[in-house]
Amino acid sequence: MKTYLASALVEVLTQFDGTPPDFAPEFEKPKNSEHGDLATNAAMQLARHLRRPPRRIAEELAEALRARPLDPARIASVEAAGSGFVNFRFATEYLAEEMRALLAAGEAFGRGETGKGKRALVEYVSANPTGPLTVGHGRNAVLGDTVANLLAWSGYDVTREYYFNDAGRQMRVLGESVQARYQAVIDPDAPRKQIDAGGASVEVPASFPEDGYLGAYITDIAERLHAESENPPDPDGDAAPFKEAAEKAIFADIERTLDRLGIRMDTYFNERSLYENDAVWRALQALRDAGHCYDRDGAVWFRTTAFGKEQDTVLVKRSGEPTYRLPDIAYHVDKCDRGFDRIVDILGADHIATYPDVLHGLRALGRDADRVEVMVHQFVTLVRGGAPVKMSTRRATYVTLDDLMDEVGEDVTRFFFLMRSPNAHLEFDLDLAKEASDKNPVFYLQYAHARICSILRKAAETGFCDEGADWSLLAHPAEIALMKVLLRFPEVLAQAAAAREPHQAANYLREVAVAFTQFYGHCRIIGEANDLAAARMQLARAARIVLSNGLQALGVSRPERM
RNA sequence: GCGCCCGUAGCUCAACCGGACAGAGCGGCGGACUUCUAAUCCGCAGGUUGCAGGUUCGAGUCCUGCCGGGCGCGCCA
Repeated sequence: MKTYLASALVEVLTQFDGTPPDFAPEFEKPKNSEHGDLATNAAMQLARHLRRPPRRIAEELAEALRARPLDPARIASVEAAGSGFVNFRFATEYLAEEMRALLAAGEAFGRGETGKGKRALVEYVSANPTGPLTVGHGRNAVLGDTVANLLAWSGYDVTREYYFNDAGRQMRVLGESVQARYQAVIDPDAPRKQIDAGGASVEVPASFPEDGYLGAYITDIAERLHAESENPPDPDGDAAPFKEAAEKAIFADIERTLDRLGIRMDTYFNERSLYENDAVWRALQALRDAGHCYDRDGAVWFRTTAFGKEQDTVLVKRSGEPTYRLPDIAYHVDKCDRGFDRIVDILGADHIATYPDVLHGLRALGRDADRVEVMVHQFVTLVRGGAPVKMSTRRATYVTLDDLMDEVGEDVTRFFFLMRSPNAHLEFDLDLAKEASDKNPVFYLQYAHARICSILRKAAETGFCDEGADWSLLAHPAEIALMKVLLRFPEVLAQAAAAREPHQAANYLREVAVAFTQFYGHCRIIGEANDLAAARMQLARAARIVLSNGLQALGVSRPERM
């Protein structure tokens, strides 16, 4: 429709002296529906060139378009309005045609082609296996998974990747923590000590690392290792077997948690592999060769001041061990070299400062860093009874993602993480989330879907047939409004995918549910005259398709009964 | 001190590339159930978009400065 109007407008504009030859009119959907279905601000943009008031140009344009004339099956009216807008109103026949196309597309309605033939990699979650996923990981996971979904709806071939490191200091401490608990399981009388945990004093086994992991899951792992292992590890030996057992158990938990959210990763990328295939050292050498590195104080530095940073950055510590930045760069080189057209990283706000180094590293190594996009999301605050829930990783008093899902359910968890713009802090109201009522936006959406299913079931029981319905019978404001909302779906999905902002889709679906529920309230289906009932049922089917496809893209279930 | 994000209705948040009268939900107030799911609907109230300048036909949106909040600024990840 936009291209049709644009060509018509360009054609008309040839009569207007002073129009720039490359002028490309812009169209937008007016916020206020009284202003029509589509509007152009061409008159305002041309005011300078034509040296006439915008309002007058708009009137001349509208008149010229009406004289042309425009296809009456598509455009019902053209009017100048406001300070210089030209407003277009769609013909009902056009709506009907689009609605038939919607129903014909069915489950494919909303699929786009912008990513056709292209491959995208979305990296998310990427929590090291040191403990259960927290609420913070949850936002990352759901955001990443939904961005991946949206890219898939745009036609991309999408790979979902989880990057982790099981070789660092964190994991060593994890192994030692399990080992200490294990020793205490075997010998309950073993000596104990007090350590400080974020201000509170906690009693732990004497061998427990000062910065060890205090969560109860560590003790669980130790106990299970003791109870289930056929050849139990030497309690006083090397910590490695404990680390391995912990990693295995924790990873299994993480996968189970992700599975509850409907998240299945395609690939798990172990940082260690970048050492095994020498990629880390090759990256370092390449950076050296390109003149971006120097040695000082026994460490290897990355000249990040050359990119405008205040300080240079250490890539290899005096100990000979790389900082995480170097493998990060090598990892992104690997991602680039795997030939993806789009590479999206989902990061929490605490990692904002790190990614510029990675991008600079990529450029320094001759890779196209523009293909890499970093989506930073802000933190989550849980609110219960109007007050924030206090969490501390150190004291292990955080709420896990599983706890959250146990309390409010998987669908609510997913949807709440998606409702807000990623770069806004997310306040997760547990009381609202738990409420199974219309106040809860998830239930509101699902209820609309279930309601339509109920109507269709009822109609099917009586053998009612709504095929070949006459769309022109639909003239009620609620019917027209619903149709117009439904037809926006492909554009909304495309926009949400392009911006990597799932909340745009989530907010839109609420609009769909509202429009449907209003239609439902005003227009009966079953019991009306057959031809009207058939047309309305077609409209209800269309609404179900949009709700269903939209919820699917967001990863929320689509119940047929509630 | 420096960098990034945020500041919009009582609360939580929207607002596509700068567009028309800044919109939803919750909460508040007032109505509606012989009905295909009342987990619903209809109506009302509620705003100097943190403050001050600037850019222009037009600014919540862009620029500058300030105020307030979050997150970073490690040879931790």
